[in-house]
Amino acid sequence: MTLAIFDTLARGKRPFLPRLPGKIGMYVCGMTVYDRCHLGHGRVMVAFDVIVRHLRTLGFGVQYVRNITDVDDKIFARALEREIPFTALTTEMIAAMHADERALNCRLPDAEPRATQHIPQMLDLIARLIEKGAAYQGESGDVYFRVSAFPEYGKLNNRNLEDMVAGARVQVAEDKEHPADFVLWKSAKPGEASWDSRWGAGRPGWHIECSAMSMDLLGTQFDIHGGGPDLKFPHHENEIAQSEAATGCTFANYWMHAGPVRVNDEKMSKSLDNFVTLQALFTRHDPAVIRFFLLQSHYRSAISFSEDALTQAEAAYVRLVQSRSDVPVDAETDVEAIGRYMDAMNDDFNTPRAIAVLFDLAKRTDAAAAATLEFLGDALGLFPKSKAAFLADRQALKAQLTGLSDARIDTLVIERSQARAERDFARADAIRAELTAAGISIEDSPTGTVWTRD
RNA sequence: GGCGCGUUGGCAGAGUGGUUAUGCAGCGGAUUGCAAAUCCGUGGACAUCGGUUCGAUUCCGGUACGCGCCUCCA
Repeated sequence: MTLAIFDTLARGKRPFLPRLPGKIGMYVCGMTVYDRCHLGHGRVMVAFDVIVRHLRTLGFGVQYVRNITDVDDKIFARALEREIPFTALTTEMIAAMHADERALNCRLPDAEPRATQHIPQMLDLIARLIEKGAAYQGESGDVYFRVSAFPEYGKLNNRNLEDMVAGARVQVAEDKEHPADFVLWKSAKPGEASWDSRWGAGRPGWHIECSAMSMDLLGTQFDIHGGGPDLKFPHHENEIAQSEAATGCTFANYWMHAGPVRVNDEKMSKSLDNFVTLQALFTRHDPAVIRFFLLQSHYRSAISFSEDALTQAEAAYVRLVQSRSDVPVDAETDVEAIGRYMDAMNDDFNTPRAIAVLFDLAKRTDAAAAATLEFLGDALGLFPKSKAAFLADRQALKAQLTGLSDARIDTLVIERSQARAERDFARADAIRAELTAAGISIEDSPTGTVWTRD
């Protein structure tokens, strides 16, 4: 079976054909770095990480580019609020983002172009658009893209300009020719960072950076363009418009969008202020659990976030890890299982089906299954640590969340062992109940009693 | 108002025109002083109403409910 990818523009799955044999150029819209990443950002990171991993497993050479938006109103506002230079803020947030990403076991992109470092490319692109009559400077000094110059405007979102105007939620700037025209270059405001240009000092609009940087790094046409669900409109629609208006050729061949993370049936988002940062999540759950939780759903479907859902995912993940071998396995992998895994992943990166294969392997006890489980778990990036390391880390994490100290638990466990030796089972069970109430499980084995935090 | 999406067993979540997804939880058994873990076994589902079909959860249409985008947001 060959790879099929759901293309937002085609509104369906299409067989994947790279522009050049064996090579893939892929661009994903990244973060605006003014705050910590939340679970929604994590989902996009993990989704595209798995996608890139699988493309590489298939043998493609992938050039994975993800931008960093480091000029933006929200960045300026936050920097002002914290009374630090905006570059200090962005430096801090980029470091935090990378830390979150490494924790989630995502490989960093091959390139992370920053808006502030590609101003000349953006200005070039704007100049080309003006030459072609697809952009103009308004009275305010802002330069706008002329939506009417691109007849296909709306094709990604299946919309037309008339409907959008009827929607009447488009903010109207006085000097726009059409309400849907969008800013390419904003004239400078006093006190804010700006760059010189032939249209006056200013800074780039949001959309232009992605067109300029993707074309700069991947060429005027490339294979895959991805991003979060809320980028479909207007961001990606505008990218298509300005890119294709400038070059006259198709911009990206496949458009991929991750689904939203929901909280109480609403999208997790900054504006609704219902987000959970990855950082906060990591204090309660191993990042591998978060990754597993995310991958349990298909990348395009909505995920409902709740502590309960996470707890359930954790139980499943722990069981999967528990079934791993303690020692490296040296055995042939199972061709049939790998075949099923590949079929699942080739069908638009169906990770839930792929994970089902892992559980089928976890059930088996033969060496081939063990070897295959390791192989496929790694392919999905689900096993960043050894079994022992994961279980130990998990205990350490839980230790911070329970009230009883290790020493106190040890004392109780020893007391219970003595009671058992004296066949005082009532006393033994009372201690067990006390520990259970505190979230501690104890297991009696031939070699002694061990306790773990649930 | 415009453009889309979803509705699967207690929960999470795939998939299929007629045959077990998978996981968590539950139940029964083995095991255990009792447990835990493990192993074995097991019940349970396709929102609703019509249509197409020999047969539909799976295709088509209507209805209900939920969600997303149309404004910054991954």
